[in-house]
Amino acid sequence: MATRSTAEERREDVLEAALIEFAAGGMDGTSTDAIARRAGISQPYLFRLYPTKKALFIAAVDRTFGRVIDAFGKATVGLSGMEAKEAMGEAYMVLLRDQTFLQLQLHSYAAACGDEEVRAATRRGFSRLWDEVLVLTGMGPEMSRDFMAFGMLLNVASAMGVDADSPDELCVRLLGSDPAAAFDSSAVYPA
Amino acid sequence: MATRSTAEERREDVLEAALIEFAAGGMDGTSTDAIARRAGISQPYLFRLYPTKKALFIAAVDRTFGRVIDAFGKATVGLSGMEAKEAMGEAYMVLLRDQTFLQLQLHSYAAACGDEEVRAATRRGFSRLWDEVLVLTGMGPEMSRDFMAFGMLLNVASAMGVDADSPDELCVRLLGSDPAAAFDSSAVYPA
DNA sequence: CGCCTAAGTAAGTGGCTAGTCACTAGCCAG
DNA sequence: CTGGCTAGTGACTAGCCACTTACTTAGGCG
Repeated sequence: MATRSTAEERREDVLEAALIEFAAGGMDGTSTDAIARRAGISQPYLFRLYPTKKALFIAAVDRTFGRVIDAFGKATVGLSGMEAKEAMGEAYMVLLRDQTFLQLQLHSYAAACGDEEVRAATRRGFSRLWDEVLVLTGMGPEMSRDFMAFGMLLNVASAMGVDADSPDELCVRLLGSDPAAAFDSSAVYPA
Repeated sequence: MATRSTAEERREDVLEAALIEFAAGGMDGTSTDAIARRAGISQPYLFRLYPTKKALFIAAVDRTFGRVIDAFGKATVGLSGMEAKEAMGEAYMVLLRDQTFLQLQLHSYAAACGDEEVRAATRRGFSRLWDEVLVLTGMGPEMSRDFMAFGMLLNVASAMGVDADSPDELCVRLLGSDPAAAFDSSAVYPA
């Protein structure tokens, strides 16, 4: 109560908190109370900033895809073709470490199964990501499909607790004996 | 009430109903009431057949991975190598048509993010599937990784409502202009 | 028939949760 | 300093939901 923020700043705080909570619990498994507490505001105020829980979830989904696209863009400045692809692979591995974005992406796909609005948002985000991969690398459709497919595998790897820094049996199976080089040995880098 | 079943039969009914409901709504987004109604029993009786909702969800997850593995096994009898791989790709496309198994798989990954027991079950199912792919095709680890990765892409395709029978823009992007031949043109079938 | 086991349910319960309402308090313009 | 606007909250509600308890009924067996 000491200091006040603008509604816009609070909205941003809430969105950031929502990213974390939704990434762990999904749309139905996360309470607005948990998000509000993490954001440091009361739960009723959350509903002044976002009209419904679903609207907040969709905003978080949009943000997540945006962040991934951003990471790809930043990783590939001045690069193209195979170099860009390599840089994007590395960027994806960095995201794997964080967990938030890949896991929320997964919850976005899952929630899309049963809700039309979420499905629309998810399709939009996925398409943006797909197009960005095409543009940044200049790959043909088959190779960019392989890249995206491997990305989806990393999403589920993240969900299953695979940690490239302390690889267990499942990690090795998924990423090979040298996880850091996973993008080299996979379809993303056909020899 | 007219006729009675054995508890074992009812448990099977409930599991079958749970597959459908959980596939659409996920673990937290599905009520035990909806499952009981679909199974044709009262909601309290569900809790005599399964101790908790989570236990039922995990049983459904196990069943889902089992069904996919089964489909692969049946599709590849008498085949090996590339032929087996082709047959498995086709089997996956058949599963894509049904929606239940791929979407429940996705919910399994998503729920694994926030729950240890679900994560353990998911890792178990995923590992079984992975091993089966290795054994049935005799592929090396890189190629079977590509196969699984493409499978994960099909999971999210299913969630986003992609229908290979009436392909829209997103479907073409994901599966190519000839969806039925998607496994041919992808990493699963490198030229 | 009568009894005992197992299938099945009606009617709760306590707790949580999305969303509302009425209110308070900080801040800036004039 | 004051009036008004906007940030922010406490207290509430209506409904849902996982799970329980106490009960009923079907049917196989002696």
